[in-house]
Amino acid sequence: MKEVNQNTIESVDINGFQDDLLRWFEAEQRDLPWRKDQDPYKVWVSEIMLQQTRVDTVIPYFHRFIEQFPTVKDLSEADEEKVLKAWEGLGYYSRARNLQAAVREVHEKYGGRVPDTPKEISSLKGVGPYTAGAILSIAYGIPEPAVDGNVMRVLSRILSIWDDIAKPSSRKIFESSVRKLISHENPSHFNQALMELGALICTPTSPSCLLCPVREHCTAFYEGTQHELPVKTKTKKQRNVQLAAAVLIDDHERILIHKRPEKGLLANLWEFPMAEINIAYVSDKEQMKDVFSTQFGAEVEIQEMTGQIEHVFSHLTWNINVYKGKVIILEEEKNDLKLVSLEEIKEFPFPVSHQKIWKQYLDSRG
DNA sequence: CAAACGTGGCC
DNA sequence: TGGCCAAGTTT
Repeated sequence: MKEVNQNTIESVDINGFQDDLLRWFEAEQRDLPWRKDQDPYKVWVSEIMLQQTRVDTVIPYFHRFIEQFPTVKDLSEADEEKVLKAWEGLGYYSRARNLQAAVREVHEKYGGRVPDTPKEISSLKGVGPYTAGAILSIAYGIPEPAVDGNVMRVLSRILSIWDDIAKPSSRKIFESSVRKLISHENPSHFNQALMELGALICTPTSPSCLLCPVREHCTAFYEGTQHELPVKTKTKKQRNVQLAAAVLIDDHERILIHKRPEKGLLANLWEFPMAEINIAYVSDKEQMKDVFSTQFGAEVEIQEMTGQIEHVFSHLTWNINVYKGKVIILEEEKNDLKLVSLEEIKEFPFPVSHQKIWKQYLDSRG
């Protein structure tokens, strides 16, 4: 029998909990590239990259990004295209554009110094409540909560909090808990320790309670409910979209590419000309010729379908019929429509779905 | 608030 | 294989 919304924070030995957690973190923390110093800019970049993204995925991107854009000034002055290229494959590309917009604001409005107040830092694009707390605590040692999925999972177990962590309203319950528990001597290590514990010990499906440094403070371990927490409602299933894309080459071996709109899915990334199609019309080369001609103002010839690609996003699935063909006449190149050489194409940021298309095209040429 | 917003790894 | 998950934010 589960208690509902049983918050047992009053019974926690706060000092003992902090000591055990911090001692564990300081002995066991992973050696991660963004932990080499406390440069607020680097902490910021790492926190944005880590949003909804695994540590192992982020590490190589972080190294390359900091090498290419070492300071606020460097990122401020960079072309957006270069920033998106550095982000290529990481996903959630608005993170990159928001980061650069925010860094430009810091450069111009704060002389390049990342602000250290909740109000100022929270006003920056892409900096929500988690990231604000993470930067303030890790870079500046300010005792603000940094509540992410790890922290909600860990604290839901420690404190037996049965609120649904999928609901936005639940976050403030956990923030309130962190405000009571956080170490004022070392807010940086406290917040990082909670996340590190969630990543290494207090994992979603099979928590290693017998290795846990704070199990004696954990009400879920005491009651044996660690596998029932946290409560998280399931997501609904995504929809399917049928598309046709074409790799179109002119008589100078140049490839036609299109820049996606500045808002929405994969904003400002480049792609091979692509159109949504009615499932009933698939595989008709003449239909595809009309689709590409009207949509992109070019006279094209569709030669053959080279294959099909399925690409799964978090909220939808693309089913793409991939064609190859020729550009006969292009009305004009525009900012969002270019003919590029085999060498030039490497400089443009493409989403993974269209990297797959390119690979398939190269394979089809042998 | 619910939905949009990417990708890759895991079981 | 398909659903779930990973250091969330914006609209």
